[in-house]
Amino acid sequence: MKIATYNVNGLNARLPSLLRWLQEEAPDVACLQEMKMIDEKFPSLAIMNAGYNAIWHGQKSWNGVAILAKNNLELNEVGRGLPGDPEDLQSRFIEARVNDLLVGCLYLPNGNPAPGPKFDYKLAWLERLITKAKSLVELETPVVLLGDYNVVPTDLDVYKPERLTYDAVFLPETKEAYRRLLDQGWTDALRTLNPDIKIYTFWDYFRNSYGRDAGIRLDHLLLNPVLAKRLQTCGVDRHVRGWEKPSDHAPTWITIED
DNA sequence: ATGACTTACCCGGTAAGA
Repeated sequence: MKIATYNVNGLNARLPSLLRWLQEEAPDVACLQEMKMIDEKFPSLAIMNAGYNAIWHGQKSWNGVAILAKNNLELNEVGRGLPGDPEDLQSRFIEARVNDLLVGCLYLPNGNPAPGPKFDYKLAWLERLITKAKSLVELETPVVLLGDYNVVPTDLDVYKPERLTYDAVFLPETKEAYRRLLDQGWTDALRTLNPDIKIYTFWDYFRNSYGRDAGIRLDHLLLNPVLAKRLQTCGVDRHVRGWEKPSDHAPTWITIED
């Protein structure tokens, strides 16, 4: 089974690329972030015609997450919205059961500029995620928490670490909170299978970043111990970043033993 | 540290992304 995450940066603008990618790479499960559209605008017909069922949690202009699963799989929503703050109306989390697999799709706040209220919101959101994740990590059910974490975990995850010194994705508080999340027992799939190499999932639109391979790793798939035992392979569909009108993120995926 | 692109909004300048 192939499980992917893809920050589309606007699903309206990205629908042709998404459909092409689904056709060519055929993930069994695809989690989307930054759809930037209200629920009523979700292209459910095109997704269905591509062979996928879907659940989605949209919002006007910003954010928005969805879980797609091939139509031979059972897809049932478990919940939407991250618990812990009833005032938080941003659409950044959706959770589903795909057959026996529990899937949490997330779009963590970027947090820039830091310091400031946006960074405070990011750190608070991370703490809420840590609380949520604690209830999932030790389940006997396989669980994957995946999406755009807006966290660059280490120097190995950025083309030039000094360029991120003041960036919310790389500040010590951000990395420390992410480390506490991993320490619950989650496996960072891409880093575990590739302990020593630079891997990027995002290339800025500015300054020909993709052409220079000036990337960073922001999109992660975290597996609980039950699922980590079944991890087989992983990859980043970097070539998708080179298509016409690309998202600034590339699809990132794992395969697991059935 | 910012913003050389890109998107969405409401209709061309602003806000947001990372």
